[in-house]
Amino acid sequence: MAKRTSLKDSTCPVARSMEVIGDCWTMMIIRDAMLGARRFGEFQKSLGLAKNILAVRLKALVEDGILKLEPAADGSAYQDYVLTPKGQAVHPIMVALRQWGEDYAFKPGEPTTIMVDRKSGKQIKKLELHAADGRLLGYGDTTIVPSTA
Amino acid sequence: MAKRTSLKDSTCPVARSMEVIGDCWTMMIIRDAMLGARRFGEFQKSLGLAKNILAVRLKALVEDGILKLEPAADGSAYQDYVLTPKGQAVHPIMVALRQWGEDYAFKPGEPTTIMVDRKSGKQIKKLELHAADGRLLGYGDTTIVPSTA
DNA sequence: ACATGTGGTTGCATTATGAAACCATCCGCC
DNA sequence: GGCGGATGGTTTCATAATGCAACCACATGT
Repeated sequence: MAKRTSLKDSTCPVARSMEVIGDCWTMMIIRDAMLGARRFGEFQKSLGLAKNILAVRLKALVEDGILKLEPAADGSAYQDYVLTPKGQAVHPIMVALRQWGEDYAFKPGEPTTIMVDRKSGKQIKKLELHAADGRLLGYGDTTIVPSTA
Repeated sequence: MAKRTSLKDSTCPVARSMEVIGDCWTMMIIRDAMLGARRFGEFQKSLGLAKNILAVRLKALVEDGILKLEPAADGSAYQDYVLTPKGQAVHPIMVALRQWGEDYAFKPGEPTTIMVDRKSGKQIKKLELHAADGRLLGYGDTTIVPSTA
């Protein structure tokens, strides 16, 4: 009985999210998909991970509705992995992870990459948390309650 | 040679973040810490995970500077695990994960929890991505470039 | 037709996870 | 200060996940 414990039935949305996308390779696959990767081989070359692991992850992502298979854009008989709306919705999480990493996981001057607005080419603003009425919220200004809906 | 591959030296901030906090239990620990948990036993009871796993995760979190140990607030000889600024900075990631989970991992009507503004008690606004000049950005409006700094 | 590229699956060694048992302090109480 | 339970772990051992390499089926290029 050393089965990995599942948080799929937790009532906490954070737990459920982590259950689905809280895996290093899974997130890296989504990241690459957002940057345009579509084919099995592209993911494998970019990530350098074992093919069996990639196969398992891709299958899970398709089952979870984050990626979907569609006929290859280049007209070949192969298939493309493309992000569904649910997969595209991971974007803010990716941004949050990226900004935290930029701030806390790199020494000053260390080479890295940044996210820019495609139109202006300028670095995007940091994510901010706002109340329903627009007030800026910081750490400690929020709390969790059971949903009453 | 089946050592779990490390992404610590990746130049991608997302990869580095995932390396540190991209673990289900790790994130759950941070979540509980944000909700006020401080003691080993509190985490264990709340999460229901094996004590050895918890011990390993807590040690890693302290080494990574996300939690720090300090004398217990209740005056006992035990120690409290409290979030450092680096740990508090995970808050936006937590919010992003939560909002994605709320939207995509729950059936309508299923019991869950929501994050509210402590002052008004109302649910917080969804995270939005903005350009440097304030324009609202959607998925596809951003791209990644090497940092030139 | 044949070699090569693509997209996997299978087998096996190594590593991480997890339940339960065990152990060292610490605390409250008498 | 001595005793029982709470606290905060460590150890042991079984099971599950990861990763490398080898293999395989089908598509494509020439």
